[in-house]
Amino acid sequence: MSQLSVSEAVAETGLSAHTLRYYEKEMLLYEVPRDSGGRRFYTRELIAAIKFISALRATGMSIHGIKDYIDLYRRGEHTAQQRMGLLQSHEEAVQAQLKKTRASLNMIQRKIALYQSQLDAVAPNKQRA
Amino acid sequence: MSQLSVSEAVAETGLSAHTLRYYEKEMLLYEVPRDSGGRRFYTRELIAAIKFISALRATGMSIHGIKDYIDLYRRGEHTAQQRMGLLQSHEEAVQAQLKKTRASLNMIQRKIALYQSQLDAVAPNKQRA
DNA sequence: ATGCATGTTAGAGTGCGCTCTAAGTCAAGC
DNA sequence: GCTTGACTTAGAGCGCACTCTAACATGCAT
Repeated sequence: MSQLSVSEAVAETGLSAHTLRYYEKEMLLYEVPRDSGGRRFYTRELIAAIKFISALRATGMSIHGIKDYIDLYRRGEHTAQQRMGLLQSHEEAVQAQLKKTRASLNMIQRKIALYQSQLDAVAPNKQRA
Repeated sequence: MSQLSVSEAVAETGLSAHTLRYYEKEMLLYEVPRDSGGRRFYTRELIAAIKFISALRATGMSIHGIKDYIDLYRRGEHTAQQRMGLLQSHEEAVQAQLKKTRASLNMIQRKIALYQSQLDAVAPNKQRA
């Protein structure tokens, strides 16, 4: 069970088979093994890589940015420091993005509150009727 | 000063002139007034609308979704309840998105910590040297 | 009156991240 | 042996949100 078929990997990662192939073509995934019939299967390590790539995507890192990270990975252990630096600067970007989103959300929430008081003035205490 | 030229509106909102025109074409902005020479200018109300639209965009609402909201606005006061509902369901979507982003960020932070301990094992106490 | 910055238009182009298509292969079950 | 379903490929297509182009107009400063 440490080797998943395409459909199992789809179920496990939440990505589509199309997207898995696309990531492979873009070199985010490499050395994906095949069975005797030429079909892909995904090892535990690959599934972990896919999940990490998904986390990078979900936080807004571009495919290109992820590729840079993966390329460092492929170049060996001596790139660990650079990889960490990459992740750290991404983390900063995500924190900034979160801050901006929270500020925008706040503005939206104030607007909702405005609607609530406005609707309340028109039809007050409706819940007590 | 309650009427801003294009370049002033650009400075005030952080959007490009291209994007302002694009939003107008997509009907997110309407009745943008013109001076005698046919040039646009932006009233206080328009600037506020642009900033609110930017907040919706920054939280991931699509242009189409914003258009739906604006269309309700144009139809008059009796749509206030619907508009509020729209904002509320958007708020929920944003909260869910934030949650997902935080979870992904957490995964990335754990990876960074892993790098840190790994690099520390190779060159421990470097800071004390 | 000349030059230059700032604006106007319609429409084309761009970059991103998938997403789909079409035609074919393979293995297992009936 | 035949069907079915899961897979394969190269490459095209798509939706989104801008972003830019080209040719032209206006208005202020020298």
